Amino acid sequence: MSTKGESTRERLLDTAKTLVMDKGFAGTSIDDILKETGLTKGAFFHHFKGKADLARELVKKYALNDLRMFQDFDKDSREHTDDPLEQVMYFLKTFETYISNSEDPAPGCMYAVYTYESRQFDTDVLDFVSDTLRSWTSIYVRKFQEVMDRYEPALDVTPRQLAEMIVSVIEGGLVLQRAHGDTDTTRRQSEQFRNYLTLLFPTANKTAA
Amino acid sequence: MSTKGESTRERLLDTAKTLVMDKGFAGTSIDDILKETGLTKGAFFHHFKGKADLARELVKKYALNDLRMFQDFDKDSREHTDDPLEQVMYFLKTFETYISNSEDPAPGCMYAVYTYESRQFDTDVLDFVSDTLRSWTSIYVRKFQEVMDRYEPALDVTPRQLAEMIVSVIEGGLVLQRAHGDTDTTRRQSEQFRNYLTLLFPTANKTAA
DNA sequence: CAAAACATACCAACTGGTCGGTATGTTTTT
DNA sequence: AAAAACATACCGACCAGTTGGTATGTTTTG
Repeated sequence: MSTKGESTRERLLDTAKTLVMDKGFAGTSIDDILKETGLTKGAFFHHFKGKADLARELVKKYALNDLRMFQDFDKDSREHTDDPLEQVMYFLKTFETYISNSEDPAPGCMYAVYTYESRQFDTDVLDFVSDTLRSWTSIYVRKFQEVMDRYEPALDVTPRQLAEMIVSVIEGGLVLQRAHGDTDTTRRQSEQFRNYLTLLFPTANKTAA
Repeated sequence: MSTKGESTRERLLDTAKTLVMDKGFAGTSIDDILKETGLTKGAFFHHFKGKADLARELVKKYALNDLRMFQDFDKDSREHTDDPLEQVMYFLKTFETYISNSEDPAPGCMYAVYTYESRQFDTDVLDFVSDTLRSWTSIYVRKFQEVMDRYEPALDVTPRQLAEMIVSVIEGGLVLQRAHGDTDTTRRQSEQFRNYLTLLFPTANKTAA
């Protein structure tokens, strides 16, 4: 609500995000964040109960951002076409443009950071991460259900398997992209997944838009 | 060479590995490792120059293990069939059995830990991680080149793209598996990738073994 | 002025790392 | 073969700096 206070809170969270992405959560000290923002302990502990609270708020904000981005892409894809498969394709292409034009050379995923440092976080935070990833998957599941209601897959696959694979492929792409310091490994992975879909639903090519 | 000293060193590395996998590298203190092993500072600094040295030796050992496992699977697959595509399939199936029967419920990948804590490590260590991942990819590239020398892919893909996708899919599977605490997400991802290959090389079904 | 937003000073616990010491070999010399 | 010289493997006290966190201010804002 407040103008000044809210913006410093955001600054703290944003700085924390970039630092945590590069040094890990345990590897990022509160002092690191304060040095970077030019603020002091007073400011930090005014906005957060402690480091555990920061972890919670950090991943919450990240998830909210994530969801907003997803909904934007999803809305665009729905406006673009009525065909569910084409919507998925359009969605993925939009994502590919976004991720390869990312300001950050090694974007990475906050959820991955948390899961690979799992003993650093309270169970409720870890549950939140798991639930968020699961909800992402669920959205895709519904989408692929629509696709399979219309088109017969060339192989015996479930909507859940495909949904899980989107998330997994992107997650893996981000790891490799960071490891090699390049900018479009994730995009290429998404591209390959689209290839898989193309082969999986050959009948879709017959229908006209 | 020596029996006693070497085994303590291994114990330190093994304990470090499990701790780092759960708490991250920065989140794992030397004291943590010593508490777990029952050893003391003297033992640790006798075997390692410092924490940075531990990081180096840890990932080196991990990579060696990794390579050994890969070579075993690869040898098995070559003995099983002469067809390169069938070899890849056999290799993946072997990997799937291995990873889903893993003693560790949330195995994870050490390289991912390092890349998501990149600022904690010297550049030579990070380069080692990148190189190791790249060499894995290269092996698959050669394999897929063999496959494509024999079979025409249904879609325009390069061996490199497929090679990269194997690594990426597994890497992503491990992240999700850890996040949800289940035991066979990675296996399912590998399975999906095999589906992709099946669709990609339809002519392979014609040839008899 | 009162609450919110920040700064400063400080603390106890922990951090990676050093160092003198010791017990147990192994090698060399006599 | 016995003593001397050296190497390996490990212990545990200690250090300076950093950690997350607190207590008590001072400034800013509505």
